[in-house]
Order: sequence, then C-alpha cells, then structure tokens
Amino acid sequence: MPRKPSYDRDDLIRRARDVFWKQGWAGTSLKDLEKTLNLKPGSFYAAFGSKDALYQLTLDQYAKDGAAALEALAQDRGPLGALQAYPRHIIENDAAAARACMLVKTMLELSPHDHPLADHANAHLNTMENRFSALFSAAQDNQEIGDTHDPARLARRYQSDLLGMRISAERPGHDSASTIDEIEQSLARL
Amino acid sequence: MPRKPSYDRDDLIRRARDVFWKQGWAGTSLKDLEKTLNLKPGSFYAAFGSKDALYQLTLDQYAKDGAAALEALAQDRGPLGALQAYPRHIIENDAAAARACMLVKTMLELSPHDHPLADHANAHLNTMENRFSALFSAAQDNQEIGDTHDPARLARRYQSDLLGMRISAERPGHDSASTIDEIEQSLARL
DNA sequence: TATATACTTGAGTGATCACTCAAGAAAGGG
DNA sequence: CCCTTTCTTGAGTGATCACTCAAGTATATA
Repeated sequence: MPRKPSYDRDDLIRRARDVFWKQGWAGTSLKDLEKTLNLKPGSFYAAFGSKDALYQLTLDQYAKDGAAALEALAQDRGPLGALQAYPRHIIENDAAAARACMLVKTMLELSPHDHPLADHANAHLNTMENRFSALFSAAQDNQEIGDTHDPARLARRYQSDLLGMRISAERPGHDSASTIDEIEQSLARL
Repeated sequence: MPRKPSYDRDDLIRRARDVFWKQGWAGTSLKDLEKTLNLKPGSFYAAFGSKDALYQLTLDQYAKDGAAALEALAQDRGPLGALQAYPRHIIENDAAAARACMLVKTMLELSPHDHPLADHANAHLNTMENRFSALFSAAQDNQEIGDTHDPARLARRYQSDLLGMRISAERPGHDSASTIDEIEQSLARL
C-alpha cells in the first residue's frame, strides 16, 4: 500500500560519494548534497539519517568498487599482472571524481578530530593492504616473483607507492606516466 | 611612545602552523586559534587580518623550515646523502605536528574549492621538487649516481615516494621503518 | 473510489562560523 | 605626573551549519 521512493538509493549513494570524495567531509555541506541528490532536507534525513551515516555508506561503496576492480584484474592477468596493471587503472579512470584516494583523504581530514569515520577508512585501507599481500603471496606461488621477499613488506611498500602516486596525480600539471611505468617495472624485477 | 605587543609574532605563527597542519583549514576554527595563541578576536585580527592570511604565513614558514632541513643535510652529507637521509629525518622528527605533509593536506582540502591557498601550497611543492632535481643533478656531477638518469624524473618519483611514505606514516599502527630503508637503498642502487 | 501508508516539502531550530568594533588598559615620551 | 598611541578585551554581527517537523501529496491495496 505504501508509496515508493522516486529515487534509486544506490544511485544517490554513488553521486554523494563523488561529492564527498572530491570535496571532503567538512567541505561538503547539506546544501551541496541536497542539490546533488535533488532531495529536500526532510527526504534526505528520512533516507539516510545523517550526513555521517551517508558518508559511511559512500566509503563502503568506494572500498567495494576498488576491491572489485582489483579482483577483475586478478582474474584477467593473474596476481602479478593485476598488481602491475592496477596503478594505471586508477590513474586512467576518467569517471573517478578525484585522483587521490578517498580513504586517505578521509583519514587525513577526520583522524585529528577522533571521528569514527577515520577508523573506518583506515580499516578499509588495511583490507586493501592485506589483499595486496595475498596477491604478492600468490605471485610467489606461481613463481612470478622471487620467494625470498616478505609479502607483507612488499604490500606495505606497494600501497605506499600507490598513495604517493595518487597524491601526485592530484597536482595540477603533473604527469604520472613515468611513475606508473616505474612501479610496473620495479614489480617485474622482483 | 606606543605600547609593544605582549606576544612573539613568529612564535604565534609556529603554534598556529601546528594546529593548521594537524587539523586542516576547515577543521580549525577561530576559537581553536584564539585558544592556542591566547589571543582575543580583536587582537587576532589586528595581528593577522584573517584566518586565510595567517594560514598563508604558516604555509610559508612550513616550506621554509622544510627547505632549511634539506639544505642542512646537504651540507653535512652531500647531495645523495641528503636525499637518503631526508625520509628518516621527516618521520623521526618528534616535534612535528603530523607525519603527512602540510602542503599536501592543504592542496587536497582546498583545491576542489579553487581556494588560492591550494595553488600556494602546490607552488611550494614544485619548489621542493626542483630542489630534489638539483640534488640528483649534483649527485651525478659527483659521480655518486649514474649519469644516464633524468634528474627531473628521479625527483618526481622521489617526491611521490616521500608523499606516500608520509601518508602511510599517518596511519595508526603503521611502521615506516622498512619503507624508509627501501627508499634509501633504491637511491644507493642508482 | 476510499483509505491507509508512506514520501515530499520547506520554513524554521539552535549552534557555530569568521569577523567587527567601541570601550578600556597599558606603556612609551614629555 | 600627563598625554598620546597602541594593544587588549569581549559582547555582538549576519551568515551558514546540520538537522527537525508538521503539513501536504502521491500511490498501492481493498
């Protein structure tokens, strides 16, 4: 008997994610969200409860999409191939709202205020690091890289390289091509 | 005949820098600054004019201190030695308000809003990158590294590595020691 | 078509934002 | 001592913040 919402919830979350990703937490006002989502305050709060609650939904979707992209590469190219292709995949994704990682931007902005979303973002970063580690380990099993390396250590360095590349890519006039190549080649030398 | 201010202006800028560095632009309110600087609103605006004007002063001092630290290392250890020691110098500086680079945090937060301070931060980053390039070039002149490398390219990658390392170091429970070692060793292999 | 059940609307809430300014306090030179 | 100049004070400005809620509207069942 009830009336259905006139919007697609997942679509709203995706659009909100892009605004939060680009502008950050404090940099995005309810007015911005109402405009982007085409929702009046009442509908917004009925649908999501609070700005924080929506932000968390967008963080989770961001992490899910990132993990899925890596998984797809692993299916296509195997563990080492996925790790080599992932940096280019990130930088050349024109649909992305920003080059820098949303999880990093969230952590940098909110952890000094002990905001729970900062821990949430960091947990997602840990999950990604663990996935990288598993791929390095699988690459060793496949004898694609030497077996003397510590996968956890390789993963930590790989993620650090990725984050640096993504920050640099955010800078106006910066060319990431050579950094992408060098990350790819340094993996081939393992 | 006039009365002297009861504060040391440089000391205020340094204290404000630490708050801005840690909490960001939007994350730092005038109330925070008044408390940190022990200044009432009237004195604050008489001394600095606006929140933005003070932020710019703190950015400039941040960049100046960073450049001076690198120069001191170059005097002690020469160009390659300075580039190798700089990452550890940054991470192990207990007096720093944060691990992540203030210029990066500023750019990430303010560039989506086309705030002039974002360009200002990026200009400082370019200056640092140019200084790195000059050090790589000097290291080639000293035959400390091979002369087939492009110093500009090395500098771009080096800065990207630094930024990634500093972001990672901001994460709770993260150990940067191995990343520091690997950056140092990869420079020795050039 | 009638009714129940949601969804939609937008004016309005108190709190906080960066910032102003007029009045008072303190430190120089005479 | 006095007077001038500057610094210090803090209540107060309009704007914007995240958020609320009562009234109005649309839809699916009966």
